[in-house]
Amino acid sequence: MSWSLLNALRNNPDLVKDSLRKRRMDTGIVDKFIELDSKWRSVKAEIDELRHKHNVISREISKVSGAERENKIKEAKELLNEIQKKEEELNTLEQERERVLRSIPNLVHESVPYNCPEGVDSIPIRFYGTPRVWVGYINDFKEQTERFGFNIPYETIDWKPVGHADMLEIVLGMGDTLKAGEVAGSRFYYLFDDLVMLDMALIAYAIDHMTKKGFRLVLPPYMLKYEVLSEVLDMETFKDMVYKVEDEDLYLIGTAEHPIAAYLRRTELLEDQLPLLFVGVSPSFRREASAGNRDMKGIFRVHQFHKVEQFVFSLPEDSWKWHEELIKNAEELWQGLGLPYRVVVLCAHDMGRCAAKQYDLEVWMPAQGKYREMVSCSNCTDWQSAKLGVRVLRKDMRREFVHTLNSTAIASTRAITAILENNQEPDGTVVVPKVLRKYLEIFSKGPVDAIYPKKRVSRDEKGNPIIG
RNA sequence: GCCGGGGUGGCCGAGCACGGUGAAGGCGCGGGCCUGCUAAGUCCGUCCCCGCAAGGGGGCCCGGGUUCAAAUCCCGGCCCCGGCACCA
Repeated sequence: MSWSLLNALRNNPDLVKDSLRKRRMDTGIVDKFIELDSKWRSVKAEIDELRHKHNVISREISKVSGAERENKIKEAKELLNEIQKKEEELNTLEQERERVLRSIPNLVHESVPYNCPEGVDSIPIRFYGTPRVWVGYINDFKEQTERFGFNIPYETIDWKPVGHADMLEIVLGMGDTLKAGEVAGSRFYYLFDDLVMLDMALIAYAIDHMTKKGFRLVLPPYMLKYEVLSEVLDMETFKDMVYKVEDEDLYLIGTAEHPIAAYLRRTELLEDQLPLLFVGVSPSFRREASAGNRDMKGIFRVHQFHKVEQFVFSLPEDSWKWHEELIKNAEELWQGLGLPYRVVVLCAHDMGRCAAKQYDLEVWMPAQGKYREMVSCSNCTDWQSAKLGVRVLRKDMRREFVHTLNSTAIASTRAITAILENNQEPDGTVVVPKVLRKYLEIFSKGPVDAIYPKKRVSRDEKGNPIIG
């Protein structure tokens, strides 16, 4: 059974090198692997040969007796010694080969842009909604639309919206990142009152939408063993993302994607059992180790949040269709929230290592003057499934690795930041998206039409906000 | 918790007391032949790895051990079934 990457490494190494170049990564690893692989194969052949000799002698022993038997036994023992030595060599090689193989990212799909110009990490492919653009950000807005050949209608506003961090902390008074920083560290938060209900309503909304589409709802383990987690993500992401539980072989999940992928670990499926559609709900824990000082204010980039995640195991020939389907599902959800967004296709150099192709959905953030990532949608092809051992037995008895895909549906804290900025009125009132009202009705003290400010917002002559 | 039985290839299932030539056989599935078509029949294939191939190696819940040789014997673990006991 062949894993497309291993196949390419052996039969078409230039394809892998191309792929690495597109990702702006060193291609030396390919030659390194080929060398290790052929070394490993030749040592394995030697060992197999020795073992064969040993097996032959071993069988003969049972048929002879006396001195001849003693001689054969002696001979077998000598072979055994030789085999043991070789096996040590093989083990070392095998581990190194495996380590190198695992560090090679997925092959980049042909439709993925590469050689993107300086500062461009993704290419917009479509826009939705009418963004509110503060006069001071009009040039920035055009830089993110017209530059890519899109002429997007927008609404100009002369008042600058309050950033989501100040909104939750000061204007609404429903968040406290300072106290959280004191007791847990930076990138943590206390959320209060209406915003907690909003968080839950967002999750319920996403669950409702996805289950209606036939995705099976799953609440997965929030921790995984090292071996399992290392099969679903690459080592770089592991180091940057994952928290370890002390004294246990357990790691906190960064997304429901990981335990859902692992659900079918070492499983063989029949062709007609696919596709398998899951929608997972779980907290996500992320160290954000390489994020530096980016997005330190507020709750845009945090160590913990709630997320509803789409996950698909598909037949290899259907995965590109499902990739489009997943981003479409996410778009429906964000359209429902009434937030203006764009879908971008990531340039090869900016994609995750598991992904062959990746879309992001980015919502316009009026206070930042930027489109910011809310959803990430990847086709991992057979990269995860080969490591996990999730296979399909075809009608003609061939075995193949399935394809896996994942996409955010809604991540709670990011959605809240988007709502706080986009649904903000000049006085600091936040209008609740209509589609969420149904999911807020279950709370007797929940917000109905809007969340009202504790401190009113006014503006200076340039339109900059003055709080209080 | 105690006693007994058990975990074998997609499924069923033999082998295990007495370690030794290919893990038997069946079902299902795929393919060839046959046939007017279907069925039946028949042959081949149907865990993983190396090899263009011939062929070879490894695999019998997991991890150790004994042995020239382990599905089979020994030690440790996990899980399942039955009986008994106990009980929110």
